[in-house]
This record gives sequence, structure tokens and C-alpha cells, in this order.
Amino acid sequence: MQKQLTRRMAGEIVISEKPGDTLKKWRTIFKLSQKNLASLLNVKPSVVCDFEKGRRASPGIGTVRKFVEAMVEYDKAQGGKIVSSMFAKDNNNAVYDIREFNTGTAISKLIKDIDGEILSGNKDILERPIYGYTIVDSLKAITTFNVFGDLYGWSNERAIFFSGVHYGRSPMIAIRAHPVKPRVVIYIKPKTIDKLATKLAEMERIVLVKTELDEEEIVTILKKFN
Amino acid sequence: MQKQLTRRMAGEIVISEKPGDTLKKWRTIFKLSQKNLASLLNVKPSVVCDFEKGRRASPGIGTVRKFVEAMVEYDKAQGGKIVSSMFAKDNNNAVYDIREFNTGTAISKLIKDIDGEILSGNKDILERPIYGYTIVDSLKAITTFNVFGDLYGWSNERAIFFSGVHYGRSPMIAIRAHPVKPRVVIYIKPKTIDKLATKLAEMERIVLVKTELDEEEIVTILKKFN
DNA sequence: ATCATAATTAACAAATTGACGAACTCAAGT
DNA sequence: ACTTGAGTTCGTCAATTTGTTAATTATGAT
Repeated sequence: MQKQLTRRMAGEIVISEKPGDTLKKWRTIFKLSQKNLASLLNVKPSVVCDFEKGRRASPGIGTVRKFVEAMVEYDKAQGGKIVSSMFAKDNNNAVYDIREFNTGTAISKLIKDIDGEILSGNKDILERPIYGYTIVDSLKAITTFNVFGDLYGWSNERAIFFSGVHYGRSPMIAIRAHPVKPRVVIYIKPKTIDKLATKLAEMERIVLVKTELDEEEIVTILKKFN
Repeated sequence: MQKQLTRRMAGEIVISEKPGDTLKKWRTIFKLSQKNLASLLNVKPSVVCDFEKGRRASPGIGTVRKFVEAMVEYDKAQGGKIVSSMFAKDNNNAVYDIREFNTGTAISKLIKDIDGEILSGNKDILERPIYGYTIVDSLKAITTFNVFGDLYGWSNERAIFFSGVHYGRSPMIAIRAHPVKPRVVIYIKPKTIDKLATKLAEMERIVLVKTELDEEEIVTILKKFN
């Protein structure tokens, strides 16, 4: 199980557009600071930063291996919670669709195109670009917690759509609990919106949006994005 | 699907004990010569060899990425047969057990311990070391052809046990068809042995063995190997 | 406003990689 | 016995990586 995960992590890092970002994603998933991770590896924190920032374009596989193994080892020493959560349950199609854009798209454009209503989020964030999206069934996403490993494609600069939303509390709580956060969360046809949801969104500086379009319509619209 | 495979390949290479061997494994799976692969990458064949032979202890991820992507791209251009065969069907527990040894074990020792009878294979091969084994259900292994991707753990210097063998023809034919070959093939309680099986084994210079022990007994014995 | 912690950046020495080309081994054919 | 193709080994060298130290900039929390 550990070996499987290290392989998966390593593969993701190597193939990623921005290996540094992917490395960072994993570091945050393992809840390590650069300093912590650096000390596990017996190097200075600046080294970790250099890799994450892509200052070394093509680190050696030995380096990548050390990094991922250190993280997994560390988790194991802590009881292995994260590693095993990655393998929890069957990843039952909680993910309806997931895609990366080739170029960044402003959050505001996305919202306009899907006819979304902003529930939380201040203006300066709205012009930031996102690079992809994921549509998940909220119930399944939460019961099969591992999904979060697959939720973030290459970039966490993305939008996450939740379908099957009742009050919108659980999805935001899950996001709050998870170390890697999306830029935008969009509820698909929510029944009502709980105040806690908007509050959490503000705390996390996430743009929270609702739309009355359904999954299919959204996918059709997003197909045009590049 | 392609991205998934490249990730898997990359992960395997990075985490492998001998990245070069793993690289080679994939190259042979994609039926490329060093020369072919080199030309896809616009480098000289000796470069490919150096990597496979592990002359560079820790090649950059850029290199690994180029290699795996080139192979997958190449296959795609040929119709994508290999890539899609990797994802064919469900990998239904055809694999009963798979393990790597920490040190090499002579083929002869393995055979003696499992009380095997040699059907084909000359003496000089018998002292070569193997580094692991795989036990598969022959019928399932053949119907779900993809298994071959998972059959070879880290090293193809290994033994493959086939259970549910009738005449032993199909398993050897499958091995003959597959680019990566094991060192030893062991039939578990075969009914009879077809001449073609031994013939193919000779052609491939594979040691062919039969044993009357069952899977459980074999696993118990092999547990002691290190 | 301030203090601490986390993260980023720059500058640099030593080690390693990435690539080439030439010479060499090893089988398989003919 | 000779040839061809595939793979291996190795000296060479510019470009890159690895890691250090030290200075600088966020980001939060009180």
C-alpha cells in the first residue's frame, strides 16, 4: 500500500506540468511545513522551496524518491492515517467530470458563463485565473473521503462543483478539513444555503457560487473553455 | 488513459530499485529497440543504454518524462494497442501472490525447495539468481491479458507460477508473445505436459518446471526466502 | 504594530547529469 | 567465417543540479 502510494505520488510529480506544484500539493496533504519536510530530509528549507518553485527544472529521480518516501514514512510513524485514507473505500464515481484548461480562465468569466450567483468572495479574487475544474457528487465525495486525492488534477487553482447539495455545509466542512483548497466552489442546484457555508468560504477566501444549471449543461458550457 | 499510464510508468521508474531495469522493461513492452527509442528522442542509442544500465544514479525527471511520453506517443501513433491493452478488462485476481526477494536466490534452490521437476532448461542457467516470483491462475491470466503489466514486479529475473494448467501450452504461448520473459516458469499440478510447451521453453531459454505442491504450500515455502 | 513562523530569493562551490562518439561484446543469420 | 543488428562501456565536457548561508518577503496571531 505504501509502495503503491509512493509510486503514484512520484508518477504524478514527474508527469505534472509543474512538478513543484504537485510536490507542494503532496506536502500539504501530509500536513508538513517546508521546514518539517526539510528536516526529515536533512536539508535546509530553502531546498524544499526551490523545488516547489521550480527553480530546479528537472530534479533527479533520487530527489523525488527521497521526498515522497520521507512523507510516507513520516505519516507511517504518525499512525499512517493519511496513507490509509488515500486507499479508503471505492472511489465510486464520485467524480462526474474533471478537466484541465490549457490556459488560465478568470473566475469571473466562469461564473458568468455558467450563470452563477456569487454567495461569498470579494472582487479582487474574481480576476484570478483557474486552470481546471472537477464536478463531484457531494455525498459520495464525503463518504468516500479518499476522493480528495483525485479531486485536484494538476493544479489546485481550480473550481470544484458539488452536485446533490442540500444546505452546502458538509462540502465546505470537508474543504476546510482538507489541506489543499480550490479557488472556487460551485453548488449545483442547492436546496438552500446554510450561513455556515458562506462563513467558511470567507474564512478560506474561497469564492462560493451557486448555479441552477445541471451537470450536463455545465459540462457542455465548459467544453468551450480552453 | 495515456496520462494515467505515463504516470504509472514514471512512478514505477522513480521508485524502482533499479530505475534502469524498469525503463528497459517498459521499452521492451513497447517493442522498441534502444535505437528506435533513441531516435524518437533525438539522442544516440548509447544514451538510452547508459540510462538502462544505471550509469546515472539519479536522472532528472525531465529525462524520465521524455522517455515515457515518447513511448506512449509512439504507441499511439501505431494505433495505441499497447496502451489500451494495459487497461483491458478487470484485473480479476489473476495474481494469487507476487513478491520480491531482497537478495537473489539461485533457480536451483527454488526448484529443490518446492520439490520441482525440471522439464526443460540446461544446467548453466540453473545457478542464475532470481529476485522474485508471481503466482497466477493461468486461465485468468490469459483471458485478462493486461495482467502481464502487473506480472513483473521490479525485476523480470523472476519465477512465474501458473496454476490451473491443463497441457501447459497456453501459458507458454502467452509468454512467447510477451516481450518481457521470466527466467523460470513453474506449472502447479499440471494434468500433462504438451511437447510444444517444452519446445517453446527451450526456444526462450526459460527453465520450465512442474510441481505437485499446491499454491498454499508453495507460498508457505517461499515465505522463507529472502 | 509587532513578533514569530513560513516561504521565497540570491549567490555560490562541489558534484552530477546529459549527451556524444568511438571502440567493443554478443548473438543470430546467411 | 563473416556480417549485421542490438546492446554495452567509457572518456570527455558543458550545462544542471544539489546543497549551504544569508537576506528578504509574506502571513498570521496576539
